Amino acid sequence: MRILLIEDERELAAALSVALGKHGIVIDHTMRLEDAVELTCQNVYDAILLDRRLPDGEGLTFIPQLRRTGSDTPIIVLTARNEPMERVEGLDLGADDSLGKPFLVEELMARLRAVLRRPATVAELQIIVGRMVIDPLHLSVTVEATPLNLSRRELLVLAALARRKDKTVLRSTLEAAVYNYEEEIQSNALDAHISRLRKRLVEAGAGVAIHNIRGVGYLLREE
Amino acid sequence: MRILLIEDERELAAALSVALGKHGIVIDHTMRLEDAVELTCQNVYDAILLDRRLPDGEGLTFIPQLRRTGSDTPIIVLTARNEPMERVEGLDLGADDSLGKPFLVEELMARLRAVLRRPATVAELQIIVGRMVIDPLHLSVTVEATPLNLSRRELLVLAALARRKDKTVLRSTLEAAVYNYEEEIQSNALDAHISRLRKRLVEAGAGVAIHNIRGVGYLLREE
DNA sequence: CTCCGACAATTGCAGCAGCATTACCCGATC
DNA sequence: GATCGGGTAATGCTGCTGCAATTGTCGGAG
Repeated sequence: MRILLIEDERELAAALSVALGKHGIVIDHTMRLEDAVELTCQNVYDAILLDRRLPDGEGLTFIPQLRRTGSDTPIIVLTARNEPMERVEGLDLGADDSLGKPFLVEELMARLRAVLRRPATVAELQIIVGRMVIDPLHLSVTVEATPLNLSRRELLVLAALARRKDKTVLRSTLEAAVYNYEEEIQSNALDAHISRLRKRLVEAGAGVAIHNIRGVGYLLREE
Repeated sequence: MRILLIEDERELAAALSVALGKHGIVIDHTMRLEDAVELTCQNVYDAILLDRRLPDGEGLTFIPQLRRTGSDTPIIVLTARNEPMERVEGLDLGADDSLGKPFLVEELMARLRAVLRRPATVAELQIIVGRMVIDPLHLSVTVEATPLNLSRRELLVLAALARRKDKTVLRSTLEAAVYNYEEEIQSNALDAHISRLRKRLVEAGAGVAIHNIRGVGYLLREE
């Protein structure tokens, strides 16, 4: 197992090198982002440990850089102190996990194991369909970079359809995506949402159309 | 997006339900492990939030239980206080992430997003025959990636035949596949469906043919 | 080979289930 | 109290689907 450590504190790097070495992990260490990019081109790493504060810039900028090369190597971001929001930023940029310093080597190992056993991360940060970009995790939609104002339920319907673009989505699946058990519906509420959603998509020129499959469900296609 | 929350603190559960609800997440909540197992059998969740201390036992026991059913639904363990070793135990039992209480909803959301970014689970089982791909779960058929518009009954007939490709399917078997007990038919409705189905299959160039076995039933073959 | 009966294929038609749309109103939120 | 989201219900419409009449096909008996 080979890991890339991007970290400017020499002592921490040395300590990790020893500690992880005992677990049979080989560490390549660099202190500079610039070198990190090159190293990832030349080697295949099983995971990357990334510090945020680095001499030549903010560590997080490395994440999109790496992802753009098509790599899906797991990244664990190391953040200073126990700052939740720092961790949030890393995760939302495409990191797979985030850990505040100081940390137990035990926990780092456990997080490494967790991250390594999951199938390669294919970032579904956005769904692009027609002229729209849907971010289902942040519940936002833009058409040609201008935000589209949808209500929460409309957005849930849209996201559920867009995830299965060009494929049928069962009516029951849509209902489950929008409603939980407590909020059972007894009317055509879903139909109403579809209708309103269609209207807005047309107004916005979203470049998609929602088709109905009678007796089955719905389907979203580009037009 | 649908999530199962296994947690015995009512207040936390209620708060999360509201907070995540605003992010468009539907929460099913239970306080007992026993119920959790049943719920996961009946529903497909995008993720599971699991508390460790539960009235009917240690939450972590749920993880192997779930995994044994073949499910790979992401699990995030919520641990009491900020105890690194508690988090380690959860991760090593197969959880995907672990978060100490108390936590910011923001961080939980970010970790959810990170965990959900993984490729869509469950390889859908499909029937491939001729140039067609039939997805009986979603009631859809595609010919060379372009969706084929069949009515519900036509689709049921097709799926029943395709499942037993190259083998005769009794007329009575087909009827059972398309109609339930309440809806008995007294005419050649089935024949009519076969006829219309054949027409559509030819039009679409599906690469299959439905043959009749006189007095017995039908049979689907590639051509 | 021919004829005949039984079974199968096809198609128009009518009824109706399911869908689309709109207006309305309640409740939550600010 | 103004505004927005969203559930409900009424209305009109579409096209699926069961039915039946007609035509076509198979296979055995003579």
